[in-house]
Amino acid sequence: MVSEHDDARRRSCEQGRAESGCAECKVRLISVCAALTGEELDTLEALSQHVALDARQTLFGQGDAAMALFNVTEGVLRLTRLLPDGRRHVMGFALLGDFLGLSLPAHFSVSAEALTPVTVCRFERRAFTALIDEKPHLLRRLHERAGHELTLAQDQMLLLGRRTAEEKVASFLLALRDRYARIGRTSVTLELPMGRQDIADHLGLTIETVSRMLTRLDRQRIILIVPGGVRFLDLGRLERLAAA
Amino acid sequence: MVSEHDDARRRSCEQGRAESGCAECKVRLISVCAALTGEELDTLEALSQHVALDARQTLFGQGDAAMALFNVTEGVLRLTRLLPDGRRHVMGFALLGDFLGLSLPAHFSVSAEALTPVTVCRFERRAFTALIDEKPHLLRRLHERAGHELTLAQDQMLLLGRRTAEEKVASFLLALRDRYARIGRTSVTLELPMGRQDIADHLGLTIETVSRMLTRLDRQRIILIVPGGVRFLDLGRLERLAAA
DNA sequence: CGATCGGTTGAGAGAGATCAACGCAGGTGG
DNA sequence: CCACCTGCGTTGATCTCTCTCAACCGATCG
Repeated sequence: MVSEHDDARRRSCEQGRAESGCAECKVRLISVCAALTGEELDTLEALSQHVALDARQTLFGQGDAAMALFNVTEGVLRLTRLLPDGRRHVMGFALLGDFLGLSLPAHFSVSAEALTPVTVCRFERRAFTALIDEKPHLLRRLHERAGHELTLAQDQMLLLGRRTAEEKVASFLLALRDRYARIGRTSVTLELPMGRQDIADHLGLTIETVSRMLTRLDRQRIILIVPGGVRFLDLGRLERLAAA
Repeated sequence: MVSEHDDARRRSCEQGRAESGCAECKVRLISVCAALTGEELDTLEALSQHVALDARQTLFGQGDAAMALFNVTEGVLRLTRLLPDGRRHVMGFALLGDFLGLSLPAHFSVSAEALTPVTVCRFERRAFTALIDEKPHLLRRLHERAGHELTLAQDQMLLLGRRTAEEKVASFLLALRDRYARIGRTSVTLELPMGRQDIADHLGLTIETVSRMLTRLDRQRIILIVPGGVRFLDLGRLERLAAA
């Protein structure tokens, strides 16, 4: 299982020093790196590598030793967790600017698989933690982010525990829209790079229920299902359904 | 609503400098303070206050400005979140040694209510963050803790999304047992200071279902329901049911 | 062209919710 | 001291939302 992941990683990773530096990085201002000054960025840059993955490739697997940390600079990843008996839960999706390994864990608690072609900025763990020890600034930023993740996790718990299927799907669409907006991608059309099964496993539903709820929203002219995503027709009504 | 909380707080808090210092504090080694050396502890002690609450009193409310952070030194608190429409979710329970405000938030994302008589060690936010700026050590420790919280939150999401009522209740009992063990309170009898409704709101179930699952476990001689808690009769079978 | 994959739709079943009644302990006031 | 009330938990009957099982559709691909 893990060796399979290793394979995928080896095949996938066309590694190399970031050809265009951190200063011009498009996630510079929205990611943890924003905590750093010009010269600190140089230090960070020196220990970073760009890694590219094709869709369906695994960046790391649940339980793997966290030898490196990653900053997503392009594409979408799926973060999954497995139960011993095979049941799967999708903990979330990593977009542009998201940092994987925020809590500096010894081992990853989730698997990260590319849903689209992905590029990440890779930091060797040892070097990165060494940098952190020098720059409390950076740790502070990491901590802030972790706090935000914790809040999101709480939102998700509330959603999983106390909401109906319709509310779940509506909330999911709106939350994803929000996240895209936060990284400067506002649009009436929401791309859904993940499959229905992924959405289902994220919301604690079955694929059929997700499909039914989406078509119900479509029939009510609240959204329009389009190839690869949905278009928002009536955000007001959608928000009311989400009961956020 | 909030002013009500304020009232409760004012009535409840018999505040005062910790009469026995941090060095003798019983949560010293299991809490975030363990990151600090002797003299650093003195600094921390200087800015700490002991606060006592009766059962049913509110320490802080969801949305309140986080003017202070707390370390639980005795008792159990319930951490709840409300939906606009009144539905409630219990995010968790804070036991001895737990730190409230780990992520140094501007506002609390949950309400904290005492389920038993509680004492907490209170830190003024400004003073505490100032200390953090001086001692990266402490921030590191806080961050580790936050990472652990994040992992627990993920476990809980998996539980809420993908487990049956029976698995949820079994997992809950075992998880609480684990937490008590971690703070040095191992016993075949598990105290449940929270009500059935609290358990239900924590697991995304109704009070009736929780009650039914507990009596089912009781009838199967896996646990024994006793006043104020349960006694474990067959941990092996309980673990199998939890399907951890 | 058949095969495969992802998604949709329908019929039926089941886990858990809802509605309702009841029991019991603790508190309160006559 | 007893009657009453209230809060909490349990139990039963019924309902319903979502799951399960199954068929089907369209796109893509060898």
